[in-house]
Amino acid sequence: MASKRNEINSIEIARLAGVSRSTVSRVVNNYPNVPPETREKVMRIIEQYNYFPNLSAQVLAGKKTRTIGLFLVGSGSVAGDIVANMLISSVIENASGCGYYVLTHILRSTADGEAVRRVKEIFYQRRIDGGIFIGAPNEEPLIESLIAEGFAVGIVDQHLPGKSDPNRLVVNFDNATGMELAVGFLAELNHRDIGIINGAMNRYSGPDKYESFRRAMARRGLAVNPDWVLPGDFHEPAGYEAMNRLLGSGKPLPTAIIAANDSVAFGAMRALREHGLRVPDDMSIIGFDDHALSAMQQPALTTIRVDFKSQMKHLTDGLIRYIETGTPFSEPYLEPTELVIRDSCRRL
Amino acid sequence: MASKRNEINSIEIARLAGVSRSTVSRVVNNYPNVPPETREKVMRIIEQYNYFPNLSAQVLAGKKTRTIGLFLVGSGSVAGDIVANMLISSVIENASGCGYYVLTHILRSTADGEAVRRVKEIFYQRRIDGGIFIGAPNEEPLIESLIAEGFAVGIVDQHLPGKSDPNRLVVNFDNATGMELAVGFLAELNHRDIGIINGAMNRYSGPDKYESFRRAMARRGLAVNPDWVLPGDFHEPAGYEAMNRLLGSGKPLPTAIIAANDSVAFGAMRALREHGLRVPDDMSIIGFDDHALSAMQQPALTTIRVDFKSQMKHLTDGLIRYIETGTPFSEPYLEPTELVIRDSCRRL
DNA sequence: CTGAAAGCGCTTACAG
DNA sequence: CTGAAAGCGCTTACAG
Repeated sequence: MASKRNEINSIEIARLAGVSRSTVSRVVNNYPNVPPETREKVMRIIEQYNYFPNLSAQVLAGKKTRTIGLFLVGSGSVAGDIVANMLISSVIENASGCGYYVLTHILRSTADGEAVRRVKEIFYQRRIDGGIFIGAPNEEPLIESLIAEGFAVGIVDQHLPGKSDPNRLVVNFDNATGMELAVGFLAELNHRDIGIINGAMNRYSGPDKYESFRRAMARRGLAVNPDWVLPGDFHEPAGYEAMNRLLGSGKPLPTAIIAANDSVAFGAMRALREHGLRVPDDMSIIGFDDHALSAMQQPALTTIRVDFKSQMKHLTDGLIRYIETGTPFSEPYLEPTELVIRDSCRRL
Repeated sequence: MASKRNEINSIEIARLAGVSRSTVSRVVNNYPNVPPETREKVMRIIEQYNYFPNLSAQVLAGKKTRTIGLFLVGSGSVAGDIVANMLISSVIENASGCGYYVLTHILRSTADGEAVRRVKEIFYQRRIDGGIFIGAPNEEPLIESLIAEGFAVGIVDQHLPGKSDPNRLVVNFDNATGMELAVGFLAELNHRDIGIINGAMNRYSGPDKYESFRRAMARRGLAVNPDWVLPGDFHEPAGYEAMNRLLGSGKPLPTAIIAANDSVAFGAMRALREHGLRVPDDMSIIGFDDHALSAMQQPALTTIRVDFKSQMKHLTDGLIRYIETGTPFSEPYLEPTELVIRDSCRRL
C-alpha cells in the first residue's frame, strides 16, 4: 500500500503558522473575519506544505461533497452509445464549471433490486449532494422514493402532472413542436401516408412523441393508419425490426416514416436497404435528435435536432443551484427543437 | 434545501437492535465474530430503517472511498470524441464491477496551473483512492509528483525507462507489432513509397509508432523519405492539415500513407477528397485504432485494431487490486494489435 | 479578531 | 462474543 502520504492536517498547519485550527479553517473557508496579514501568513504555510483539507472530515462537519451523481438507466451497452456518452461529458463539463465533480453510474435496469439498492446507497451514504437520472421510465419508484426522502434529483424526460416537489428538477424536449415540424415538412412534400416507429412507451418521450404525431396529423386532416404505427424503443435494432416486419407484412406501405429517434431511423434504413428499397426514392425517412452519425448516413438523414448539451447545462446548473441555495426550477424546462433538412425525404 | 433527510445513524440502529454501535459496525463490515442471531437481528433493523453508513464517517475512520478518479487530459472537446467517451464508459463499467465508483475529470492542459492544482486537490483531499490518466504527455510533472507522493496512479501510454514505482501502473498498446503489420501489409501489396502522418510526439505512442514504423520499413529495405514523414497529433484536423500541405507541396507523392490513428486518417482522406484524389486508387491509407466510425468511412478504412476496452479493464482492475492489496503490476501491460483489412488500400 | 471545545458518524484496538 | 472509549480531521457556535 501507499505509505509516504502527506500527513499534514489543520493542527499541523496551525502550529506552523502560529495560530489555532479555528483560524486555519477560517482562512481555508474564506471567512471575512480574518485580518489580511493573518490570512497571508496561514496561506503561505498551506501552500508551502501542499495542504488540502480532508474532504471526509469537511463533509462530516457539515460541508457539501460538491459531487453529483449521474445515473444512466437501461442503456444496453452505454459504452457504445454515442448520445449517452455525449450526455456524460456534457454533465461533467458543466459540473466542473461550477466546481462540482460527477460520479457516473450505470444502471442496467430498475427492475434489478440489487442495482436499485446500490443507487440508493450512493444517496444515503451521502456520497453525493444530488443526482441526475437519464433514461428512466416516466414514473420510476426508485426516483420517487429518493425525492420523497428529500434528495435533490434532476430528471431528463418526465411528466407527472400534479407532482412538483421542489427537489424534483425536470428537463424535457419540446417534442410537440418537433413532431409538428416533422409532419409539417412531410405534408409540404405532399406526403399523406405517414407512419411512425415509436420509442419506448414507458418513457415520457415515447408517448409524448406519439401523441404529438397524432395531433400534428389530425391538424392537417391526415389519417393515422394503425398498420403504420410501429412499436419500438429508442435503439437501432428496434427500428430494424419494426421496418422488417412492416416490409414483410405484405400490407401497403406508407410513403414516409417518422422515427422516434435517429438510431431507430438508422435501423429502419438498414432494413430498407436489405430489402432493396431506396431512401428517399421508395420511402422517405425522418428522424429525431440529430445524432452525431446522422449527417454521415447514406442518404444523410433529415431529422429534428435537439440540443442535448443545452439540456444538460440547464439540468446540471439547475441541480447545483438547488443544492446550494434551495432554489427549485420555476417550471419544468422545455428545450426547443429544430428541423434539419438533409437527403432522406423526397417530394411526391 | 432538503430537510426530511434520513437521520438514522449507527447509534440509533444500535439502540433499536439492543446492541452497541461496535456490534452494528461489525455487522455492517461483515466481521466474523458476530453470532448469526445477533447479525440477523441487527440486519433486520438496518433494512427496516434503510440505514446506510455515512461514507465520510467511514472514510475518516480509515475505510477506503472506493472511488477512483479518471483524468482525461488535453482532450480538445472530449464531449465530441467517440474514443474518449468509450474509454470513460469502459472504466466506469469495470470499476462498477469491482464495487468502485468513478469520478471523471477533464483537464484541458497540464500547462494550466490552476487546472493542475484542482487535480492535485482531488487526490490530497482523499476524494479518491487512486486515479487513471489518459492522454497525458509521456513525462508529466503532475503525474510524477502524485506518484512521488505515494498515490496510486494508472497511466495509459507511458514509457519511462528506469522508473518503476509500485504505485505506477502502466498499460500500453503494442505499437511495434501494429506498425509491423501495417507496413507488412502495404509491402505485400507492393507499396514501397510509404509515408506516415505522426501523432503527438510528446505522448509516448507518438514516437513509439514512428520508431516502429522506421524499424518496420528498414526491416524490408524500404527507404523512409523525409518528405513523407508528416507532423501531426492524434486529431482529425491534424491529418487534414498534414495531407493538405503534402498535396500542396508539389513534391512527389507516396503511394500509401500510414496515419498515427484513425482520426488522423479521416482528416487525410478528407483532404484527398477535396483535392479530387481517390482512396485507394490514387493513394492507399491505413489507420490505427479501429475507431467506431472507420467501417463507415468511404472507403471503409483499413486499420490496426486495438482493444481499448480490454486495455481499460486491465488498467482499472489493476489499479483497484493495487489499492486493495498493494499488488503492483508485475510489468507494464502490453495490449495486442491486429490488422483489419477493409477498402482503403489497393494492390499496386 | 481568535482560541478552546463540542460535535459530525463511523471503526477499531482494548478489555473483559 | 461484546461494549466503552479513543480517534479520524474538520467546522462552528461560543466566549472573550
